[in-house]
Amino acid sequence: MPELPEVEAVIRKLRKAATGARIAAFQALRPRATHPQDPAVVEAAVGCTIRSFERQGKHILVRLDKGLSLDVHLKLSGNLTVIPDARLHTDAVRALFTLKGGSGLALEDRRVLAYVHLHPNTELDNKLAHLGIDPLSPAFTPEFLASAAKDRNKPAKVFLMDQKPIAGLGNIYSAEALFRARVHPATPIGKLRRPRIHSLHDAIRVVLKEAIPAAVRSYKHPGLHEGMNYFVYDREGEQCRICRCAVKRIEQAGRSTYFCPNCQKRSAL
DNA sequence: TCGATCCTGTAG
DNA sequence: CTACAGGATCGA
Repeated sequence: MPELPEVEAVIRKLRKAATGARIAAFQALRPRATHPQDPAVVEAAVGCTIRSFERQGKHILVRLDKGLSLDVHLKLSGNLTVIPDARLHTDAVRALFTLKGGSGLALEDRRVLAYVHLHPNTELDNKLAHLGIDPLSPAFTPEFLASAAKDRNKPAKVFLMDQKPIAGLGNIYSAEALFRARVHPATPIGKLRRPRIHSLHDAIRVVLKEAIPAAVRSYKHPGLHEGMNYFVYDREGEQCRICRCAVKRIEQAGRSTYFCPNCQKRSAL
């Protein structure tokens, strides 16, 4: 579920449901959920009030008072939601903040890869210092992309998934953005010429912006996800929606990459 | 830069 | 049963 658009959808929902709430209790139902922090560290959030929710890349920052913040990362399968009664949580809830009034802020993840940490704000800044800029922020310009890409030999797909230059793209939207820009995923990012850099910049923004409302919808109606209509992701062997050529899958940095060999040619720089 | 690792679920 | 999964880190 969680790349930038899904994390954004989660946060928008949390803002309405939990801003201003007071944390009354904390339980690490699975201690792994706070690892490597001791659950007792996170428990220090008890007594704090939730001021706001922010997103930095794929991280959810829950701003508390007293100079503290929670850092929640959903990883592959996590979710963070407000539940009406903290006593009635599902068995996939790994960490739970009971809020004043009895509702709960629940970190859910069957795989137990997602985590929640508590940090003083200054410490959190250091922890997240390596994250690149947000692709939806005004700072993400074609010029920024050009300079970040300059002289780099990384395959375009691997570059987009690296959180250091740009924070928020994952396996799905990296592939979708490259398709939209007609860039072959193995192209060394530094070899792209200006017009192509512009296309890619635009493609990244369009793909992410389109995905946010879709993520919000699939949230409101769980169960009937109309099916994300990806162009290439997870469509190996199926017809490209543009040219009907078979979508291919290759492996890059240990992850699957999907692309259309006809629409995304290595020679297109 | 690669492979293993953290876990569990699901598809083939 | 094995392979693989929307992420990220770590040591070899």
